[in-house]
Amino acid sequence: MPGARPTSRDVARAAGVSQSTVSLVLGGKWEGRISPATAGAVRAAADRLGYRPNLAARSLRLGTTRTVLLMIPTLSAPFFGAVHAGAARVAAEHGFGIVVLPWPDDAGPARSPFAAPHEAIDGILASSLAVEAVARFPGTPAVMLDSDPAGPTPTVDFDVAGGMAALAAHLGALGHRRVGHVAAAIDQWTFRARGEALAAAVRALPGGSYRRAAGPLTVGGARAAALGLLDAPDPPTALVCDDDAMAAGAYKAARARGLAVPGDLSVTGFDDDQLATALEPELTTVRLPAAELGARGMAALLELLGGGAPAPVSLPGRLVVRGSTAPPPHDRRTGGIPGA
Amino acid sequence: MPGARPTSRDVARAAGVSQSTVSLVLGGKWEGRISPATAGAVRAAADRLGYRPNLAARSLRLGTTRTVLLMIPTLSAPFFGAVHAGAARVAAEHGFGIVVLPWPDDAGPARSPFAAPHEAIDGILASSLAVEAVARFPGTPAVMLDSDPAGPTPTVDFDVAGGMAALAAHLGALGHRRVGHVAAAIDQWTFRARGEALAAAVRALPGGSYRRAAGPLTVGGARAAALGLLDAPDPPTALVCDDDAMAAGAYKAARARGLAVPGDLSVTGFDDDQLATALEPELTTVRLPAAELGARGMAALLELLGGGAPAPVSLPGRLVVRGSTAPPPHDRRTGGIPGA
DNA sequence: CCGATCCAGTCATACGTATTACCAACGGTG
DNA sequence: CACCGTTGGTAATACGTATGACTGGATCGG
Repeated sequence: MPGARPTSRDVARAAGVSQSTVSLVLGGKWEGRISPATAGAVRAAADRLGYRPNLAARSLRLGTTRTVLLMIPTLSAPFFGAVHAGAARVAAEHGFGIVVLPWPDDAGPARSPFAAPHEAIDGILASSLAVEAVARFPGTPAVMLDSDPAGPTPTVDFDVAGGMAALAAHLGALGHRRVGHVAAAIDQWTFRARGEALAAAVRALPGGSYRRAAGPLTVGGARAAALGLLDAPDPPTALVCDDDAMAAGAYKAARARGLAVPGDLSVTGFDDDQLATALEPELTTVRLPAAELGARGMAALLELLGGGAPAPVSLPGRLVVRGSTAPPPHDRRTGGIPGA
Repeated sequence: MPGARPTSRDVARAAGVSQSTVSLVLGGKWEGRISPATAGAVRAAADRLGYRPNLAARSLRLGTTRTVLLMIPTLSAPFFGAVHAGAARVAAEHGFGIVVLPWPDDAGPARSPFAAPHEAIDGILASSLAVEAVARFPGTPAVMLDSDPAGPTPTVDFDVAGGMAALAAHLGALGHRRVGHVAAAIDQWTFRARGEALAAAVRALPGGSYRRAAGPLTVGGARAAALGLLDAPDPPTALVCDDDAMAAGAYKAARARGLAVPGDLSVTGFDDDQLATALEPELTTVRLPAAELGARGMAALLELLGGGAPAPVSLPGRLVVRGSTAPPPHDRRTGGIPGA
């Protein structure tokens, strides 16, 4: 049966050695036990037959899968593609593989007791939006991404507070004082932290006033929240949004009220994803180092699996100034423009 | 060691039966061989101990993983989240699990010979952009999504030709005759088919003229391609884009030339992703049933794994008319409207 | 020239499961 | 009572790998 996948025993037969020798050579632990000549012969035979070790057998023997689960809230944002790439790079360097599990997902987790690739796992790397999902894997080492560093699980975070402070400073320098926050109505650390940091930074501006409206993390949700802020008396001259998609909603609200961005209203986003440059005007936002989040998170998880206690990490974002922010318009309510 | 994971033998001991009995009961093949009372006791013990079968052992024994690989080009588009959800639903119904492998990915595939969860697999479901990647898994049953139905591999496709024809008909009804195609410079069936169908449909319009400019599948690439079309003599009055992101680029090109969308220029997209409603004006596009693509693809793959020969499937898209299309402006060059 | 070392490997085994072949007890039949 | 079919289970085994225990022969020190 030439079609059947070759086993280590087939390689052994082809090389004229025993199966154990094959395993030793291919496992790299042969120095001093197997002669270089034999090792070469084994490798040649393995190559010739196209041998690939049976992962199930290895896992069974070793009791470990060298596989890590990456839980991401959805396959939606390019953001998570970068997180995956960073994590995969580090994982591969250490001989680990990654299984991606979108969560929450429309289909929910496959609860089939039969095939559940996401259960054959040594550790978990979970994005903040999958916090509660980690509870489904009790006893499995986990590292949380962009989550509360005060929690029981090790974390690798973005410095969202720093990012919000940078946005506030940028707006303050342009002259804005009344800042509205278009917030995601999601009760999770990363969003709470954004709100608290922004509020503090805005209030620290001379004469600064902070107001907040929350909605679902969608374009439509943000539009409604932004309208709430714009329609209030004494409306803000700048809207800081928790996310680039929400900024798109803010754009829509501005247009609905006949306000030009950035002439009448400045808008900022967060993340710097594809939308940021697809919009008109292009969005001033904070770029989060997604790939590094994945890489550092995986490094922390590997340390944890090795018995260590990874220190919390906080990755700074970078303010990216584009066309959606400008000085505030002259204040019409107080007749601010001289001579108007 | 209470912390160790219980095995079927532990369950057997707890229930006072043999390991084989546990396996028979939990495998559901006990009718007529094991008394209902014993079966109940086994199930109770398994529950009490929190027994979960060891997947590696099962795979080793059965020679099958009941796991399918889903290859998608990137974790970026919400589109693929829907594909995954659809596929996962069908897979779970049949006791299969899904492993997601982003491909191509910045990190490339994890070539580590040690952990490669994407190698412990029974079949592959591959998006069109991962065509060549499937070649890396010779001998593994595969179904291609949105790919050339004439190829050697079974396919489940979108009726992209129908979608393009619908767009052309819509534009034709509005009065457009000169249509530009902002095409993705990717040599793959789905894009070739889009181009061919659009060209044919436009040319079938009375006086219809089709022109094409290709660029990378990005906002910037589309902007450049669109400018090429707009700057030519006798420019198109409508731009049909291969993708919603490319439509965003067309918007930018229009703005750069001082053209209003849709007053001076109609623009259409393809896919109907998040961008379509984030843009201003909202995009007329073709909605592709992504979840159904995943579901039907998985069904086809399961049929293939079962020894069948799945018939090709073609899923129709749906024209979604929003604010980016309108009748063409009066033709200044020829003064074309009757009576003008 | 003989015992100790070392080299280059091989043998045997265990990981946890699914399944085939087997078996004991029992009730019914002729 | 000898025979047989059925009921309700058990024993044994194989999947492919990694690894600790072991071994035949060569080398070396004394």
